[in-house]
Amino acid sequence: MTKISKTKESVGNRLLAALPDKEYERLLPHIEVVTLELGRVLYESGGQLEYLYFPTTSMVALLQTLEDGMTAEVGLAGNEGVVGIALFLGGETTPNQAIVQVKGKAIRLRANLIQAEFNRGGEFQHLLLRYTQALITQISQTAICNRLHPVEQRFCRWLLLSHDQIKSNKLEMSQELIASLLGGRRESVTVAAGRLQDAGLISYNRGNIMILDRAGLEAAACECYQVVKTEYDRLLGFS
Amino acid sequence: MTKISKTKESVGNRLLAALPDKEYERLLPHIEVVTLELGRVLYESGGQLEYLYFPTTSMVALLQTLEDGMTAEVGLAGNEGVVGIALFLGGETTPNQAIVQVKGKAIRLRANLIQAEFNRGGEFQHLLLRYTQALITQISQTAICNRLHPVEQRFCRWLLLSHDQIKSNKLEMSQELIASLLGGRRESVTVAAGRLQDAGLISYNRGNIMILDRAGLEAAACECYQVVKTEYDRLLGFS
DNA sequence: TAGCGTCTGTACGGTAACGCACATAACTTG
DNA sequence: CAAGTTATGTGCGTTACCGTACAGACGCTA
Repeated sequence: MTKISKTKESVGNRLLAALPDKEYERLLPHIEVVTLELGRVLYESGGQLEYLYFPTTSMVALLQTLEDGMTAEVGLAGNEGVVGIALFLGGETTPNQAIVQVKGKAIRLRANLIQAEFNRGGEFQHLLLRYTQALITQISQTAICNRLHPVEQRFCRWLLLSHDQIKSNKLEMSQELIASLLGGRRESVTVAAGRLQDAGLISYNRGNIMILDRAGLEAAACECYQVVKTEYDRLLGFS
Repeated sequence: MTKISKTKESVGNRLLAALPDKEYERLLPHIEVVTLELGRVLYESGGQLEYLYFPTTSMVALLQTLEDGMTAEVGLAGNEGVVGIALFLGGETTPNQAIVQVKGKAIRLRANLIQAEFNRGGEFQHLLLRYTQALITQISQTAICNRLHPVEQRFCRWLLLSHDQIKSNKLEMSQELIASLLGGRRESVTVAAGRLQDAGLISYNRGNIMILDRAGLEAAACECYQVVKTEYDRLLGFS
């Protein structure tokens, strides 16, 4: 028991960590720890979902794509999230895609196991459904934010959300990539990043972002960050 | 039996209509038909949800609001949807609001009843979860659309989605209101509406929109409409 | 029918972001 | 070290949309 409890605390994904011991024990034998390389596609638009992923040190972006190839991130999942909710919502697939943006570890569980456990209707189900609601809030806020807020504020919001999902001040991410997540041009990100660097909030060097002043970033971000964070905390009980 | 089946076919909400007879019978005694007046708030940001609403001839917008009062619609629900998903997702409340945009009828069911029926894990649960996934697609597509598509195309997309939810060519809706749903200025809508009218796609007169050429609207809209419609059809089995 | 409120049309300067082009800088590989 | 690739910086004309202002048009009510 102690062993299991210890393992549980060290899994690194806060959703799994919030499970009651009994349910966690049931999953434990089936848990698989995988390393997710940068750029790996966890699922494609219209493709079959084989696993549910609980990122621990990795971070995954949920991307919406247009016919002309333009993309925008609608949600992101790290150690406070889970990837592949269509598995238990029953749609089998979705028209978006999930791509690894920060390499690292994740715990994964097979689709059929997830469905069986979900249908038991216990805390596992409740947790995943509350997460789904939190994600809906994130996507909704992204929708209005994309419409009404300038790049620089959206960039700050994104930095903060990412920072929450990978507990690290260092982020490896080119401006080109960030632009595709924010749904804008690389040059716009360059300018925004330059201003944030001048203000001493971040430092930037060939794909290495360092968060220097988190409080400053929060002040520079739009309200959208707090809305999403508050809802995650409320629904998932993160302190 | 025949009576029930007949009632079922005439309920007017396609989600309820898709329920197996047995589950529908269980709900039938608790069904309440209400008239939703224009502007009525079904739930407020942070407020308690007492009912789950299945619109039949009415249409409800899911609105995201910013501190400065700016708003944007992230999703809409009519006869192909349901309002109040936080009830069964377990969050009890949500940070957005639901406002009646087209007056009409809706069927509603009490919160505790919904939760009990949902926890039985039958087709009712599956249907609501698949609807949730369809809604997520709608919100996600709204997010990227808000970012990358011009007002006129977004306006067309919105007209088409609304048209699907209320089977009527007539829409009562001021340009001011539409602007607040699209997250833009009233004047931008005026110009866009003028162009669509000149093109013969719609006619417009003091809050009365008439859809004249649906095929033309689909051609003028961005791809986002089709993405959402296809996913609704796939997940909810609408032909 | 006069008056008032609501809805719509139009115009104009300002701004954020786009598309494009090109220059520089830093790692990477031969 | 040279050459090539990737990442970043910067400028410039164009566009979509904003904020504001104002005028006309319609409909309701007194």
